[in-house]
Amino acid sequence: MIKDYFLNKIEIAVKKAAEAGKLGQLREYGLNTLVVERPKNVEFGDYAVNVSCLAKNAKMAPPLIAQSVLEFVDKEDNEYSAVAGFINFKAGENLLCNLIEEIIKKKSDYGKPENVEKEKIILEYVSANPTGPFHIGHGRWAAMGSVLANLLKFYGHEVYQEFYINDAGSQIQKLGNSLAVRIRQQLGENIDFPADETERKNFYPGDYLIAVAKEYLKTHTGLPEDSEQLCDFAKNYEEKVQKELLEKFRVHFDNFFSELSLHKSGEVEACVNKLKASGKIYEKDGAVWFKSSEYGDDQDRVIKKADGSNTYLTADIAYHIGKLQRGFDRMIDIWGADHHGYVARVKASIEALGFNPDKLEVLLGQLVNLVVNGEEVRMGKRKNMITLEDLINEVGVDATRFWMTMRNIDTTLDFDIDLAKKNSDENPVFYVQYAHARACSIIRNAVNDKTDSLTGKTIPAAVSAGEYSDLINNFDKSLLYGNIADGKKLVLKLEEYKSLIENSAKTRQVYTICRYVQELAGEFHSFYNSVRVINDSKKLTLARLALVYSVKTVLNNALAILSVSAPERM
RNA sequence: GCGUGCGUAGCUCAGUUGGAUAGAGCGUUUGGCUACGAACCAAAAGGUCGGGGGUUCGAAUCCCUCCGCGCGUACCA
Repeated sequence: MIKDYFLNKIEIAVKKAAEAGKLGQLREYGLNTLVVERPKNVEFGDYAVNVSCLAKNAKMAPPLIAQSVLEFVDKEDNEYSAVAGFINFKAGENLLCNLIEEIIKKKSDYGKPENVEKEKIILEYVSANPTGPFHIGHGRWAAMGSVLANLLKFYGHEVYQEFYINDAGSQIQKLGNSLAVRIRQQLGENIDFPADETERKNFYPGDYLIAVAKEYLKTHTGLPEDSEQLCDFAKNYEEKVQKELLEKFRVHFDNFFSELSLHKSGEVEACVNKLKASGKIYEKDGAVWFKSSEYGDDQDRVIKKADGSNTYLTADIAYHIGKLQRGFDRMIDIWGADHHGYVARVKASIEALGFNPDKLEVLLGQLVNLVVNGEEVRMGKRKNMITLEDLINEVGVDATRFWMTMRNIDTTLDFDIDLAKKNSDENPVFYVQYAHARACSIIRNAVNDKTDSLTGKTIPAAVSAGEYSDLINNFDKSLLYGNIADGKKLVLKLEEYKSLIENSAKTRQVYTICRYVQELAGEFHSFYNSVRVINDSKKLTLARLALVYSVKTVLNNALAILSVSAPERM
């Protein structure tokens, strides 16, 4: 990376200057004390290093340090300057040309870091109850999770995506009971869910079960003897609906893991026994408690209720231990912020059972507010809530994915439906896609003959198909020299992609990719408006086409990570 | 109450781990198409970084303390 190149040059210079006794009392330079930054004011340079942090040991004023260091820098064809306590750097042609060459040669692999410590990661997200359609919040986890998976894979990790189906427990009974009511309605009975608030909570009164009831009656004549049949039917139906929507939303899971299977296989019970054996268990009020407070949780937790059944936590412990036993180096879970209290207790259980709790990383996502006509619509309070499917149908997969991903996971997301629907400059998705389409269009125009609209004469293509193919397949960077100055800002933005991938993968922050793609599109539009790519000079045209092709490539790569389409025409 | 997240331009948000004059997009105002897509670009206006203390050469960023908002605080899942 250019940034590392620059830092390296400075570090060598600092060492030399110190050895030569030009840095006051400073004799040795410890690595990692200097940090490269992007100057806020572009006039200063492309990158800068602040040497103030050396001042203490050197007992010298920062501006003098900068001056001294500068004398020892091997500058090559780059430009350096010392201003106040800063050493500023402007990249020369060599670095820029190398970068374009790198993109064109690596293509879809551009930005993939080398020598990554590969981890085997299990990424768990969405993990909804199979009791109804996804709500909008699920959409955020689905989008962010799948982008994170794409990113971590591209970065070099092995990623296994899993959906934990909460198909055990009282909510399934509730689902079956609700379906029974809907079926009886279909059979003509005058019956409805209880009007009483607290009794109503034992049912799912949403309209969606009406369709399930109709489906059920296609193959059955009435209610079954065994109510469990209804539970299974409804559960399977909803699971199928959920899976279909995930496909449509470009979210792929390697596995759907059933909670029920943990109970049936005895793994949950085995887990309880292991905890008992560990001595971190006691009985109180007829229930079995786990001493999670000994591991940082704020209180102990029940793992077996007084009625003998297990809690949700118990299955979750078994599930996470199972993940570790399946051989994963790292578990990443995406949970809604409403589950944040769970982090401490699950980590506690992992530690109590002898595993390293740091192997579990929980990304807590703040919730989603829907904004309709400029007003927030609280989810869940309305009987006829807007589902994820409604939203996707309304604004499309691309826009939904982008909007769900574009904000920091720590902030509550306001999803403005009206804005996301607009095909205009208010919508960042279109801005980015337009940049890609524009790049494609320029390339098309460069290699295709045109007809003059006034005279009807054929205008020959600026570049032949052979020349273009040669450009992108046997790239010769010498053609860039002397022709790249106008696109410098754009090249630096393309270079930034490398650190973007690295930082985003390490911090798990995927929204940065959405931001980057907007910035790159912005630089490209600006470049486009300032110079003509196709012009009278063949060499200059080819050089600029190489730049356009690089932009198209990087946009494509980034949008692929977002699983947002990169259209050639719009 | 305790835990947790947030509070930055009219609105929606960045701010690369403490550094140069706090930045984008939208909105507003102004300018730019008989040339590669104007779904675009260029420029201007707009700020007590929630308030108050503290730490130091230097704070939106770290510490303390208030204020406001969301979420959680089950032997539900």
